[in-house]
Amino acid sequence: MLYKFTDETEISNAPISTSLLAKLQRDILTGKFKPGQKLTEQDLCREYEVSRTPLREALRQLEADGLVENILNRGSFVIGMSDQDYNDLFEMRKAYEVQAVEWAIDRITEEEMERLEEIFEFMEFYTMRNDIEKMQVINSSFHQAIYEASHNRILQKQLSVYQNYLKYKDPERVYEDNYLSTVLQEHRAIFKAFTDKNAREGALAMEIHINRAKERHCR
Amino acid sequence: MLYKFTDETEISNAPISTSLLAKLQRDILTGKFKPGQKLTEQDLCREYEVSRTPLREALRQLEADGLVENILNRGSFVIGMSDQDYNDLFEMRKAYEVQAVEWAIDRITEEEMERLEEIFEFMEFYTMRNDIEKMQVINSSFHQAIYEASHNRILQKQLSVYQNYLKYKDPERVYEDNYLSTVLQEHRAIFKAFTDKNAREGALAMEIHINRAKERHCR
DNA sequence: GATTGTATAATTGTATACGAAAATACAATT
DNA sequence: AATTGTATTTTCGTATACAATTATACAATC
Repeated sequence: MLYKFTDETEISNAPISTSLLAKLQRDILTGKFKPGQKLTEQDLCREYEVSRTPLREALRQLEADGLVENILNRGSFVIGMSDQDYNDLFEMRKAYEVQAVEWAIDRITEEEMERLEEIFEFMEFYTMRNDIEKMQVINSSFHQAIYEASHNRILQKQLSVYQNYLKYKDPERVYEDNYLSTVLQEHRAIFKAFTDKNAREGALAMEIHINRAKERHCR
Repeated sequence: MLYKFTDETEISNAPISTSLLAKLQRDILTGKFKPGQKLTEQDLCREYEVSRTPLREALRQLEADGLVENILNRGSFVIGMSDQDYNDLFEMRKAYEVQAVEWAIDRITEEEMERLEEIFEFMEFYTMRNDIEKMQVINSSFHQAIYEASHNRILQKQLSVYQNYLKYKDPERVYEDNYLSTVLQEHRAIFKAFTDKNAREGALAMEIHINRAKERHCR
Protein backbone atom coordinates (compact mmCIF):
# COMPACT_ATOMS: atom_id res chain seq x y z
CA MET A 1 0.00 0.00 0.00
CA LEU A 2 2.81 2.38 0.81
CA TYR A 3 4.29 1.79 -2.62
CA LYS A 4 1.66 3.98 -4.17
CA PHE A 5 2.85 6.99 -2.25
CA THR A 6 6.46 6.90 -3.34
CA ASP A 7 7.93 10.04 -4.84
CA GLU A 8 7.37 9.52 -8.54
CA THR A 9 8.97 12.79 -9.60
CA GLU A 10 12.34 11.17 -9.08
CA ILE A 11 12.49 8.52 -11.77
CA SER A 12 15.14 6.14 -10.55
CA ASN A 13 16.04 3.10 -12.55
CA ALA A 14 18.31 1.80 -9.86
CA PRO A 15 17.54 0.06 -6.60
CA ILE A 16 17.35 2.28 -3.54
CA SER A 17 20.43 0.66 -2.04
CA THR A 18 22.52 1.92 -4.98
CA SER A 19 21.56 5.58 -4.79
CA LEU A 20 21.63 5.35 -1.02
CA LEU A 21 25.18 3.99 -1.17
CA ALA A 22 26.27 7.04 -3.13
CA LYS A 23 24.65 9.36 -0.62
CA LEU A 24 26.21 7.60 2.35
CA GLN A 25 29.64 7.64 0.67
CA ARG A 26 29.25 11.35 0.11
CA ASP A 27 28.08 12.03 3.65
CA ILE A 28 30.92 10.01 5.16
CA LEU A 29 33.62 11.45 2.90
CA THR A 30 32.42 15.02 3.33
CA GLY A 31 32.56 14.56 7.10
CA LYS A 32 28.85 14.80 7.82
CA PHE A 33 29.36 11.55 9.69
CA LYS A 34 32.53 11.57 11.76
CA PRO A 35 34.92 8.64 12.16
CA GLY A 36 33.91 6.50 15.10
CA GLN A 37 30.34 7.70 14.94
CA LYS A 38 27.63 5.12 15.39
CA LEU A 39 25.30 4.77 12.44
CA THR A 40 21.99 3.72 13.91
CA GLU A 41 19.87 2.03 11.31
CA GLN A 42 16.53 3.51 12.31
CA ASP A 43 17.95 7.03 12.41
CA LEU A 44 19.37 6.62 8.92
CA CYS A 45 16.08 5.16 7.73
CA ARG A 46 14.27 8.26 8.91
CA GLU A 47 16.90 10.61 7.51
CA TYR A 48 17.09 9.10 4.03
CA GLU A 49 13.46 7.96 4.00
CA VAL A 50 14.18 4.34 3.22
CA SER A 51 13.43 1.10 4.96
CA ARG A 52 16.00 -1.01 6.74
CA THR A 53 16.51 -3.61 4.02
CA PRO A 54 18.07 -1.38 1.34
CA LEU A 55 19.84 0.60 4.07
CA ARG A 56 21.53 -2.49 5.41
CA GLU A 57 22.52 -3.53 1.90
CA ALA A 58 24.16 -0.15 1.40
CA LEU A 59 25.92 -0.50 4.76
CA ARG A 60 27.30 -3.89 3.74
CA GLN A 61 28.76 -2.33 0.59
CA LEU A 62 30.29 0.52 2.59
CA GLU A 63 31.79 -2.17 4.79
CA ALA A 64 33.33 -3.88 1.77
CA ASP A 65 34.73 -0.49 0.74
CA GLY A 66 36.22 -0.04 4.21
CA LEU A 67 34.34 3.17 4.99
CA VAL A 68 32.28 1.52 7.69
CA GLU A 69 32.93 -1.17 10.26
CA ASN A 70 30.31 -3.52 11.59
CA ILE A 71 30.40 -5.00 15.07
CA LEU A 72 28.13 -7.94 15.74
CA ASN A 73 24.93 -6.96 17.50
CA ARG A 74 26.30 -3.49 18.11
CA GLY A 75 25.90 -1.90 14.72
CA SER A 76 27.82 0.05 12.10
CA PHE A 77 30.50 2.61 12.89
CA VAL A 78 32.05 5.17 10.57
CA ILE A 79 35.67 4.54 9.62
CA GLY A 80 36.00 7.38 7.14
CA MET A 81 39.25 8.69 5.74
CA SER A 82 41.97 10.30 7.85
CA ASP A 83 44.62 12.63 6.40
CA GLN A 84 47.01 9.71 6.61
CA ASP A 85 44.52 7.59 4.66
CA TYR A 86 44.31 10.20 1.91
CA ASN A 87 48.09 10.32 1.72
CA ASP A 88 48.27 6.55 1.50
CA LEU A 89 45.49 6.47 -1.05
CA PHE A 90 47.26 8.92 -3.32
CA GLU A 91 50.39 6.79 -3.27
CA MET A 92 48.37 3.67 -4.04
CA ARG A 93 46.45 5.43 -6.74
CA LYS A 94 49.69 6.65 -8.26
CA ALA A 95 51.02 3.12 -8.55
CA TYR A 96 47.89 2.00 -10.38
CA GLU A 97 47.46 5.08 -12.57
CA VAL A 98 51.03 4.62 -13.74
CA GLN A 99 50.44 0.95 -14.46
CA ALA A 100 47.18 1.80 -16.20
CA VAL A 101 48.77 4.31 -18.52
CA GLU A 102 51.61 1.93 -19.38
CA TRP A 103 49.22 -0.84 -20.28
CA ALA A 104 46.84 1.54 -22.00
CA ILE A 105 49.52 2.92 -24.31
CA ASP A 106 50.46 -0.61 -25.33
CA ARG A 107 46.92 -1.91 -25.70
CA ILE A 108 44.73 1.01 -26.75
CA THR A 109 42.53 0.38 -29.79
CA GLU A 110 42.00 2.86 -32.59
CA GLU A 111 38.46 3.51 -31.39
CA GLU A 112 39.58 4.12 -27.82
CA MET A 113 42.31 6.42 -29.08
CA GLU A 114 39.78 8.48 -30.99
CA ARG A 115 37.67 8.72 -27.88
CA LEU A 116 40.64 9.81 -25.77
CA GLU A 117 41.54 12.42 -28.37
CA GLU A 118 37.99 13.70 -28.35
CA ILE A 119 38.01 13.97 -24.57
CA PHE A 120 41.31 15.80 -24.61
CA GLU A 121 39.99 18.29 -27.15
CA PHE A 122 37.03 18.97 -24.91
CA MET A 123 39.50 19.52 -22.10
CA GLU A 124 41.32 22.15 -24.08
CA PHE A 125 38.03 23.78 -24.97
CA TYR A 126 36.66 23.95 -21.45
CA THR A 127 40.00 25.07 -20.10
CA MET A 128 39.82 28.05 -22.47
CA ARG A 129 36.26 28.61 -21.33
CA ASN A 130 37.44 28.32 -17.71
CA ASP A 131 34.45 26.07 -17.04
CA ILE A 132 35.53 24.33 -13.87
CA GLU A 133 32.33 22.35 -13.46
CA LYS A 134 32.61 20.74 -16.87
CA MET A 135 36.29 20.16 -16.37
CA GLN A 136 35.67 18.10 -13.24
CA VAL A 137 33.54 15.75 -15.29
CA ILE A 138 35.86 15.60 -18.28
CA ASN A 139 38.88 15.12 -16.06
CA SER A 140 37.20 12.04 -14.67
CA SER A 141 36.35 10.88 -18.20
CA PHE A 142 39.95 11.28 -19.33
CA HIS A 143 41.26 9.03 -16.62
CA GLN A 144 38.38 6.62 -17.08
CA ALA A 145 39.20 6.35 -20.77
CA ILE A 146 42.75 5.39 -19.86
CA TYR A 147 41.50 2.77 -17.41
CA GLU A 148 39.36 1.27 -20.14
CA ALA A 149 42.22 1.29 -22.62
CA SER A 150 44.35 -0.63 -20.12
CA HIS A 151 42.01 -3.55 -20.81
CA ASN A 152 42.31 -4.65 -17.21
CA ARG A 153 38.91 -5.09 -15.69
CA ILE A 154 40.08 -5.25 -12.11
CA LEU A 155 42.38 -2.26 -12.37
CA GLN A 156 39.58 -0.29 -13.96
CA LYS A 157 37.21 -1.08 -11.14
CA GLN A 158 39.75 -0.33 -8.45
CA LEU A 159 40.76 3.02 -9.89
CA SER A 160 37.11 3.95 -10.21
CA VAL A 161 36.71 3.22 -6.53
CA TYR A 162 39.67 5.48 -5.77
CA GLN A 163 38.18 8.26 -7.90
CA ASN A 164 35.04 7.94 -5.80
CA TYR A 165 37.01 8.18 -2.58
CA LEU A 166 38.81 11.29 -3.74
CA LYS A 167 36.06 13.22 -5.45
CA TYR A 168 34.87 14.86 -2.25
CA LYS A 169 38.37 15.77 -1.06
CA ASP A 170 38.77 19.56 -0.89
CA PRO A 171 36.89 20.27 -4.11
CA GLU A 172 37.19 24.01 -3.63
CA ARG A 173 40.93 23.92 -4.04
CA VAL A 174 40.38 23.75 -7.81
CA TYR A 175 39.54 27.43 -7.83
CA GLU A 176 43.13 28.41 -7.18
CA ASP A 177 45.12 30.34 -9.76
CA ASN A 178 46.10 28.58 -12.94
CA TYR A 179 44.51 25.37 -11.77
CA LEU A 180 42.92 24.53 -15.09
CA SER A 181 45.84 25.41 -17.32
CA THR A 182 48.29 23.59 -15.07
CA VAL A 183 46.19 20.46 -15.12
CA LEU A 184 45.75 20.78 -18.86
CA GLN A 185 49.50 20.81 -19.34
CA GLU A 186 49.85 17.70 -17.24
CA HIS A 187 47.14 15.97 -19.21
CA ARG A 188 48.71 17.10 -22.46
CA ALA A 189 51.95 15.40 -21.49
CA ILE A 190 50.02 12.20 -20.83
CA PHE A 191 48.09 12.47 -24.05
CA LYS A 192 51.30 13.11 -26.00
CA ALA A 193 52.70 9.83 -24.69
CA PHE A 194 49.70 8.11 -26.29
CA THR A 195 50.28 9.72 -29.68
CA ASP A 196 53.97 8.86 -29.32
CA LYS A 197 53.02 5.34 -28.25
CA ASN A 198 55.66 5.67 -25.56
CA ALA A 199 54.65 3.85 -22.38
CA ARG A 200 57.68 5.01 -20.39
CA GLU A 201 56.91 8.62 -21.28
CA GLY A 202 53.30 8.09 -20.27
CA ALA A 203 54.28 6.57 -16.95
CA LEU A 204 56.50 9.53 -16.12
CA ALA A 205 53.87 12.07 -17.15
CA MET A 206 51.25 10.31 -15.06
CA GLU A 207 53.55 10.10 -12.06
CA ILE A 208 54.12 13.83 -12.25
CA HIS A 209 50.39 14.44 -12.66
CA ILE A 210 49.43 12.39 -9.61
CA ASN A 211 52.20 13.85 -7.50
CA ARG A 212 50.99 17.34 -8.34
CA ALA A 213 47.40 16.33 -7.67
CA LYS A 214 48.46 15.01 -4.29
CA GLU A 215 50.19 18.29 -3.49
CA ARG A 216 47.13 20.23 -4.62
CA HIS A 217 44.79 18.19 -2.48
CA CYS A 218 46.82 17.15 0.52
CA ARG A 219 49.02 20.23 0.77
CA MET B 1 51.49 -21.79 19.96
CA LEU B 2 49.80 -22.66 16.71
CA TYR B 3 46.71 -20.75 17.71
CA LYS B 4 48.59 -17.75 16.41
CA PHE B 5 48.39 -19.03 12.87
CA THR B 6 44.91 -20.40 12.72
CA ASP B 7 42.87 -19.75 9.63
CA GLU B 8 40.54 -17.00 10.76
CA THR B 9 38.20 -17.22 7.81
CA GLU B 10 35.79 -19.32 9.85
CA ILE B 11 34.39 -17.06 12.50
CA SER B 12 31.72 -18.78 14.51
CA ASN B 13 30.29 -15.70 16.16
CA ALA B 14 29.55 -13.62 13.10
CA PRO B 15 26.38 -12.66 11.28
CA ILE B 16 25.18 -15.15 8.70
CA SER B 17 25.94 -12.74 5.87
CA THR B 18 29.64 -12.80 6.79
CA SER B 19 30.13 -16.56 6.77
CA LEU B 20 27.85 -16.79 3.77
CA LEU B 21 30.01 -14.26 1.93
CA ALA B 22 33.06 -16.46 2.49
CA LYS B 23 31.20 -19.51 1.18
CA LEU B 24 29.94 -17.69 -1.88
CA GLN B 25 33.41 -16.31 -2.60
CA ARG B 26 34.78 -19.83 -2.37
CA ASP B 27 32.08 -21.29 -4.58
CA ILE B 28 32.50 -18.62 -7.22
CA LEU B 29 36.31 -18.73 -7.20
CA THR B 30 36.45 -22.51 -7.26
CA GLY B 31 34.16 -22.51 -10.27
CA LYS B 32 31.13 -24.12 -8.67
CA PHE B 33 29.23 -21.16 -10.06
CA LYS B 34 30.29 -20.31 -13.59
CA PRO B 35 30.74 -16.80 -15.00
CA GLY B 36 27.49 -15.55 -16.47
CA GLN B 37 25.45 -17.90 -14.34
CA LYS B 38 22.30 -16.52 -12.78
CA LEU B 39 22.26 -16.65 -9.01
CA THR B 40 18.62 -17.04 -8.05
CA GLU B 41 18.04 -15.90 -4.51
CA GLN B 42 15.59 -18.58 -3.47
CA ASP B 43 17.80 -21.34 -4.84
CA LEU B 44 20.74 -20.01 -2.87
CA CYS B 45 18.55 -19.67 0.22
CA ARG B 46 17.67 -23.34 -0.03
CA GLU B 47 21.23 -24.42 -0.76
CA TYR B 48 22.90 -22.50 2.06
CA GLU B 49 19.89 -22.74 4.37
CA VAL B 50 19.60 -19.03 5.03
CA SER B 51 16.87 -16.48 4.49
CA ARG B 52 16.91 -13.84 1.79
CA THR B 53 17.98 -10.91 3.95
CA PRO B 54 21.50 -12.10 4.86
CA LEU B 55 21.84 -13.65 1.41
CA ARG B 56 21.15 -10.36 -0.30
CA GLU B 57 23.59 -8.61 2.01
CA ALA B 58 26.28 -11.10 1.02
CA LEU B 59 25.42 -10.57 -2.65
CA ARG B 60 25.81 -6.81 -2.26
CA GLN B 61 29.29 -7.37 -0.82
CA LEU B 62 30.20 -9.71 -3.68
CA GLU B 63 29.03 -6.96 -5.98
CA ALA B 64 31.34 -4.46 -4.28
CA ASP B 65 34.16 -6.98 -4.72
CA GLY B 66 33.32 -7.31 -8.41
CA LEU B 67 32.65 -11.04 -8.29
CA VAL B 68 28.96 -10.58 -9.02
CA GLU B 69 26.95 -8.20 -11.13
CA ASN B 70 23.44 -7.08 -10.32
CA ILE B 71 20.89 -6.11 -12.95
CA LEU B 72 17.81 -4.28 -11.77
CA ASN B 73 14.81 -6.53 -11.35
CA ARG B 74 16.64 -9.35 -13.07
CA GLY B 75 18.97 -10.55 -10.38
CA SER B 76 22.59 -11.34 -9.69
CA PHE B 77 24.97 -12.87 -12.21
CA VAL B 78 28.38 -14.38 -11.60
CA ILE B 79 31.33 -12.43 -12.93
CA GLY B 80 34.06 -14.63 -11.50
CA MET B 81 37.72 -14.55 -12.46
CA SER B 82 39.01 -15.32 -15.93
CA ASP B 83 42.60 -16.39 -16.62
CA GLN B 84 43.19 -12.86 -17.84
CA ASP B 85 41.79 -11.53 -14.57
CA TYR B 86 44.19 -13.71 -12.58
CA ASN B 87 47.09 -12.47 -14.67
CA ASP B 88 46.03 -8.88 -14.13
CA LEU B 89 45.50 -9.47 -10.45
CA PHE B 90 49.00 -10.86 -9.98
CA GLU B 91 50.49 -7.78 -11.59
CA MET B 92 48.39 -5.51 -9.42
CA ARG B 93 49.21 -7.50 -6.34
CA LYS B 94 52.88 -7.31 -7.21
CA ALA B 95 52.78 -3.51 -7.33
CA TYR B 96 51.22 -3.35 -3.89
CA GLU B 97 53.28 -6.11 -2.27
CA VAL B 98 56.41 -4.30 -3.39
CA GLN B 99 55.11 -1.01 -2.01
CA ALA B 100 54.08 -2.74 1.19
CA VAL B 101 57.49 -4.26 1.81
CA GLU B 102 59.23 -0.96 1.11
CA TRP B 103 57.04 0.90 3.58
CA ALA B 104 57.19 -1.95 6.07
CA ILE B 105 60.98 -2.02 6.17
CA ASP B 106 61.03 1.70 6.85
CA ARG B 107 58.23 1.69 9.40
CA ILE B 108 58.27 -1.67 11.17
CA THR B 109 58.24 -1.50 14.96
CA GLU B 110 60.38 -3.69 17.19
CA GLU B 111 57.33 -5.67 18.25
CA GLU B 112 56.26 -6.26 14.66
CA MET B 113 59.79 -7.28 13.78
CA GLU B 114 59.80 -9.87 16.54
CA ARG B 115 56.51 -11.22 15.28
CA LEU B 116 57.81 -11.41 11.70
CA GLU B 117 60.90 -13.22 12.91
CA GLU B 118 58.77 -15.69 14.82
CA ILE B 119 56.64 -16.35 11.76
CA PHE B 120 59.71 -16.86 9.63
CA GLU B 121 61.10 -19.36 12.12
CA PHE B 122 57.86 -21.29 11.98
CA MET B 123 58.20 -21.25 8.22
CA GLU B 124 61.62 -22.85 8.42
CA PHE B 125 60.32 -25.41 10.87
CA TYR B 126 57.33 -26.48 8.80
CA THR B 127 59.36 -26.48 5.61
CA MET B 128 61.67 -29.02 7.24
CA ARG B 129 58.61 -30.95 8.36
CA ASN B 130 57.23 -30.67 4.80
CA ASP B 131 53.86 -29.73 6.30
CA ILE B 132 52.18 -28.10 3.34
CA GLU B 133 48.90 -27.44 5.10
CA LYS B 134 50.52 -25.45 7.91
CA MET B 135 52.72 -23.65 5.42
CA GLN B 136 49.71 -22.32 3.52
CA VAL B 137 48.48 -20.65 6.67
CA ILE B 138 51.89 -19.37 7.78
CA ASN B 139 52.65 -18.08 4.30
CA SER B 140 49.52 -15.96 4.57
CA SER B 141 50.55 -14.79 8.04
CA PHE B 142 53.99 -13.76 6.79
CA HIS B 143 52.54 -11.52 4.12
CA GLN B 144 49.89 -10.24 6.49
CA ALA B 145 52.58 -9.28 9.00
CA ILE B 146 54.28 -7.23 6.29
CA TYR B 147 51.01 -5.53 5.40
CA GLU B 148 50.53 -4.57 9.02
CA ALA B 149 54.09 -3.30 9.31
CA SER B 150 53.50 -1.05 6.29
CA HIS B 151 51.18 0.93 8.58
CA ASN B 152 48.90 1.66 5.66
CA ARG B 153 45.35 0.71 6.52
CA ILE B 154 44.05 0.85 2.98
CA LEU B 155 46.91 -1.08 1.47
CA GLN B 156 46.51 -3.72 4.14
CA LYS B 157 42.85 -4.16 3.39
CA GLN B 158 43.36 -4.28 -0.35
CA LEU B 159 46.12 -6.87 -0.19
CA SER B 160 43.98 -8.98 2.11
CA VAL B 161 41.26 -8.88 -0.50
CA TYR B 162 43.75 -10.03 -3.13
CA GLN B 163 44.90 -12.88 -0.90
CA ASN B 164 41.28 -13.93 -0.67
CA TYR B 165 40.87 -13.85 -4.42
CA LEU B 166 43.96 -15.96 -4.96
CA LYS B 167 43.68 -18.52 -2.22
CA TYR B 168 41.50 -20.85 -4.26
CA LYS B 169 43.64 -20.61 -7.40
CA ASP B 170 45.18 -24.00 -8.25
CA PRO B 171 45.98 -24.96 -4.69
CA GLU B 172 47.24 -28.38 -5.77
CA ARG B 173 50.17 -26.90 -7.63
CA VAL B 174 51.95 -26.50 -4.28
CA TYR B 175 52.63 -30.23 -4.27
CA GLU B 176 55.22 -29.91 -7.00
CA ASP B 177 58.89 -30.69 -6.35
CA ASN B 178 60.81 -28.36 -4.12
CA TYR B 179 57.82 -26.11 -3.72
CA LEU B 180 58.34 -25.53 -0.03
CA SER B 181 62.09 -25.03 -0.07
CA THR B 182 61.87 -22.72 -3.09
CA VAL B 183 59.28 -20.57 -1.41
CA LEU B 184 61.28 -20.57 1.81
CA GLN B 185 64.31 -19.22 -0.02
CA GLU B 186 62.20 -16.45 -1.53
CA HIS B 187 60.79 -15.57 1.87
CA ARG B 188 64.26 -15.70 3.41
CA ALA B 189 65.44 -13.09 0.92
CA ILE B 190 62.52 -10.86 1.92
CA PHE B 191 63.13 -11.42 5.63
CA LYS B 192 66.83 -10.67 5.20
CA ALA B 193 65.93 -7.29 3.74
CA PHE B 194 64.10 -6.56 6.99
CA THR B 195 67.08 -7.45 9.15
CA ASP B 196 69.26 -5.40 6.81
CA LYS B 197 66.71 -2.59 6.94
CA ASN B 198 67.15 -2.26 3.20
CA ALA B 199 63.88 -1.31 1.49
CA ARG B 200 65.32 -1.55 -2.02
CA GLU B 201 66.55 -5.06 -1.32
CA GLY B 202 63.14 -5.97 0.06
CA ALA B 203 61.36 -4.60 -2.98
CA LEU B 204 63.51 -6.66 -5.31
CA ALA B 205 63.10 -9.82 -3.26
CA MET B 206 59.34 -9.35 -3.15
CA GLU B 207 59.17 -8.70 -6.88
CA ILE B 208 61.00 -11.95 -7.53
CA HIS B 209 58.75 -13.77 -5.10
CA ILE B 210 55.52 -12.57 -6.68
CA ASN B 211 56.79 -13.18 -10.20
CA ARG B 212 57.63 -16.77 -9.25
CA ALA B 213 54.28 -17.17 -7.53
CA LYS B 214 52.59 -15.97 -10.68
CA GLU B 215 54.51 -18.49 -12.76
CA ARG B 216 53.66 -21.25 -10.32
CA HIS B 217 49.96 -20.42 -10.38
CA CYS B 218 49.26 -19.06 -13.81
CA ARG B 219 51.87 -20.83 -15.89
C1' DG C 1 4.98 -22.69 -38.14
C1' DA C 2 5.91 -18.23 -36.44
C1' DT C 3 4.15 -14.38 -33.92
C1' DT C 4 1.51 -11.78 -30.84
C1' DG C 5 -1.30 -11.09 -26.74
C1' DT C 6 -2.55 -12.32 -22.29
C1' DA C 7 -2.88 -14.83 -18.08
C1' DT C 8 -0.02 -17.03 -14.73
C1' DA C 9 3.99 -17.98 -12.19
C1' DA C 10 8.43 -16.82 -10.60
C1' DT C 11 11.59 -13.52 -8.92
C1' DT C 12 13.10 -9.27 -7.38
C1' DG C 13 12.87 -4.95 -4.45
C1' DT C 14 11.09 -3.20 -0.39
C1' DA C 15 8.66 -3.10 4.01
C1' DT C 16 7.63 -4.94 8.21
C1' DA C 17 7.42 -8.37 12.03
C1' DC C 18 9.74 -10.78 15.64
C1' DG C 19 13.15 -12.94 18.69
C1' DA C 20 17.71 -12.03 20.70
C1' DA C 21 21.35 -9.23 22.14
C1' DA C 22 22.91 -4.86 23.86
C1' DA C 23 22.18 -0.41 25.84
C1' DT C 24 19.97 2.15 29.22
C1' DA C 25 17.65 3.46 33.47
C1' DC C 26 17.25 2.97 37.98
C1' DA C 27 16.69 0.80 42.42
C1' DA C 28 19.24 -1.85 45.93
C1' DT C 29 23.42 -2.58 48.21
C1' DT C 30 27.88 -1.59 49.88
C1' DA D 1 29.40 8.11 45.84
C1' DA D 2 30.30 3.98 43.59
C1' DT D 3 28.80 -0.55 42.31
C1' DT D 4 25.89 -4.25 41.37
C1' DG D 5 21.61 -6.32 39.84
C1' DT D 6 17.47 -6.11 37.35
C1' DA D 7 13.73 -4.34 34.54
C1' DT D 8 12.88 -1.76 30.48
C1' DT D 9 13.90 0.02 26.11
C1' DT D 10 16.41 0.10 22.07
C1' DT D 11 18.72 -1.88 18.31
C1' DC D 12 20.26 -5.57 15.68
C1' DG D 13 19.95 -9.95 12.94
C1' DT D 14 16.83 -12.63 10.60
C1' DA D 15 12.51 -14.15 8.67
C1' DT D 16 8.62 -13.26 6.26
C1' DA D 17 5.04 -10.58 3.79
C1' DC D 18 3.72 -7.89 -0.07
C1' DA D 19 3.98 -4.97 -4.33
C1' DA D 20 6.28 -4.48 -8.80
C1' DT D 21 8.72 -6.32 -12.38
C1' DT D 22 10.16 -9.98 -15.30
C1' DA D 23 9.86 -14.63 -17.11
C1' DT D 24 7.02 -18.33 -18.75
C1' DA D 25 3.17 -20.83 -20.69
C1' DC D 26 -0.11 -21.07 -23.87
C1' DA D 27 -3.94 -19.83 -26.67
C1' DA D 28 -5.32 -16.84 -30.56
C1' DT D 29 -4.07 -14.91 -34.86
C1' DC D 30 -1.78 -14.52 -39.08
